[in-house]
Amino acid sequence: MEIPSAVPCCTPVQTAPFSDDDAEELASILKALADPVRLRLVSLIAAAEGGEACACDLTEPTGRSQATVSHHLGQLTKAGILQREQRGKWAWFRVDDVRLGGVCAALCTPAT
Amino acid sequence: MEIPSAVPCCTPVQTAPFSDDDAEELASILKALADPVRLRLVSLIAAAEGGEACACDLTEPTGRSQATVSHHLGQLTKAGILQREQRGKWAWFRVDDVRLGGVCAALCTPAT
DNA sequence: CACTCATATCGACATCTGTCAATATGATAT
DNA sequence: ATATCATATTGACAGATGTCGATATGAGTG
Repeated sequence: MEIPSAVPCCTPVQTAPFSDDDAEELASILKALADPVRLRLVSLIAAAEGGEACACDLTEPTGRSQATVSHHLGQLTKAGILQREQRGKWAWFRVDDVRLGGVCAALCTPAT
Repeated sequence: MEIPSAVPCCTPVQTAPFSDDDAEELASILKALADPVRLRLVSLIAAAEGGEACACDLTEPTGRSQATVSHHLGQLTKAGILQREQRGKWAWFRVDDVRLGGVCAALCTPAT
């Protein structure tokens, strides 16, 4: 018996061809990641102290409008990459490492 | 001195916020992956015997036209995820594991 | 309650993307 | 060269996506 170091979000790519459902599911997560602004958001949050950041601190460094940043944060949250927590009137986000790890586990050949 | 198990294609997400260039670069690779048909193509090739597949065998299982499959294979090749080799009149593809591993290394927190 | 502030939603727009039929390219065989 | 076959490119089109200004929502505060 072994402890899995990362749980793939679906059957890994090298195991067998993706089912239509797996392909659709993985693609939707990757689509959420596949945007430069969203990648910057994820990295800003991941690199922030405590691993979390307030939406109010994410508008300026991305150079986009508040509406656009909110939209992107929503996309990432909906895809399960970010977790959102309301604190007073502020929205705090952190990266879901398990979810992100699942994507990698599904995509990459495990180092044997 | 240690042997890196996977070389990130850019500064990893947890290290520091992505630069604009890194974010753009990573996003372009992820964009190539973020489509269900392309994911199926990658997995079909990865799971094929010898780890390679002929374009002629990839049209039917995806249920798309020859033109569409060719377009997708082109996208993946341009992104560096697939390597293309011409053999006679057939085009053979294999997955570039290093490239794919680089994406994962850039995205995922290494299991410490 | 009325006001303020942070965030989300809406409406509109330009651009990008997946798709296919038709056609072009390029390699082999006759 | 001519025909055939595998693959790539072109042109067109519908639908998705990133963006912003304006507005709505919802939580705190006076």
